[in-house]
Amino acid sequence: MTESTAAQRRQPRSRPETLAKRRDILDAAVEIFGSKGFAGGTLQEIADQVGMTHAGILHHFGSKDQLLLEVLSHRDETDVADLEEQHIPGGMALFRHLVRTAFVNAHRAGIVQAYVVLSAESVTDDHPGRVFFQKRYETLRGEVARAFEVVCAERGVAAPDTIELASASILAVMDGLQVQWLLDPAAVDLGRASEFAIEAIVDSVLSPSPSPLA
Amino acid sequence: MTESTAAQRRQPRSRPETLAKRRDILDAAVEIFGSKGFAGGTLQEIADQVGMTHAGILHHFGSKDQLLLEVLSHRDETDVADLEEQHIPGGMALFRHLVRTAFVNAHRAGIVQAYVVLSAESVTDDHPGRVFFQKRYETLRGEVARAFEVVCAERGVAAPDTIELASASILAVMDGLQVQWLLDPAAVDLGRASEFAIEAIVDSVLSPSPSPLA
DNA sequence: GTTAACTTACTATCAAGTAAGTAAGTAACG
DNA sequence: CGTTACTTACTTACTTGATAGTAAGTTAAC
Repeated sequence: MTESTAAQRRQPRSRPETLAKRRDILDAAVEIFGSKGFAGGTLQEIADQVGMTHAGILHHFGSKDQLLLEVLSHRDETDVADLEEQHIPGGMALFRHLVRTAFVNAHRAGIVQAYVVLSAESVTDDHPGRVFFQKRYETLRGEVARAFEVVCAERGVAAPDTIELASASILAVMDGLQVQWLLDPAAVDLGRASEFAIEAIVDSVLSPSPSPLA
Repeated sequence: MTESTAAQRRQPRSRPETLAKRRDILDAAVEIFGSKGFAGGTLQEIADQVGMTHAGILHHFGSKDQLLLEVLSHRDETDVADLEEQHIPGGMALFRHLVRTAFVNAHRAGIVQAYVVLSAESVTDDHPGRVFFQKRYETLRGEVARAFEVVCAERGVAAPDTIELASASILAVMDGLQVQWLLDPAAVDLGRASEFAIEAIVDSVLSPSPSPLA
């Protein structure tokens, strides 16, 4: 009946404000999930912050899980720390970029907290963010490893097999320092500590010393 | 009336089995909070695991928050990683101990996960475990810093001002590697990566090199 | 016989998700 | 150009289900 006509009917574009509204919701969700965790934060709280009901949010995102996933991928636009989509500095510039990021992050406690909380929470059973963080770390480790290879090639050093260990370690130390810094900002200098550790690890790859623990 | 007599009445000691039961509950709580988080885990699940109702658990611990706090302090008996109460190896032995711990932890995913999840969750607003983890990191950083000082003294090196940064970094890298390892055990060698990073950081304190990033 | 160690049963609360309705926008068509 | 046809962007109201905590009762140890 109307079927055939309906099929070829125009697709009435979503309103332009809708995109802005979605961004607002995502921003609010980062804040709430960051400050309360995913399990602890509620749609109601997010809705309150954007002046809506929680049903309105479900209208946009379908479910709380889906909202989280979109929050995580949305971050690229917000989080300076991310390398994946940006033009990636190669070689030694990447390590400098990571250090700079740590210094910048020291002024962005909200976003840092969101990532700390959500990444750790993602290791729990059936967490909707788990796959996201698995891929994220895999990608980031790959980027760092490639930077190491480039640097080794530049210096004519044979790329040692410590590169994988070092790549994971650099990301790890940045994350771990964030936890300590969030718990007690006065006790840990996020920027300087990250700088120190990254330098130590890079140095250890480029000019391995005999183990001091032996 | 009976008040005065009751006051001096024997305090009918808790049954010997009670202690064992409490331990069972704490063990189950570690597992549940570890696998679901504190906000995500429920008293019901914990109760199921020890063959009780959730009210029985509240009888022993009073509240969910209190249970968490007891879980966290109970850990000393279970978690090999902890240094606070054990006789602490000093100087270089401490770093060796940390490395050994990392290798051991690679076979204790359950407990590792509990600490990763709970420590990160503790940075959220009004989390009952926050103070615990603040103190814990403060103590651990102190232990590591003291080990650095001892080692520096042994070698006749002036203790550099990088010790604080290094102490936080060593704990950070261990924690951060745990997250990556839990997300993808095949991709990260928890023991070897921890060893590598700790050696790099210790080495960097003992014999500082000019910054490779400069 | 008192108290610890529970259970059962209940309460209060709060969560995500659904259903149905409404107002306003947008396109198609005559 | 304006009516019609339909969609988006919500709201209100509800359902369903779970959760921490409480109160009162029961059993058995000491």
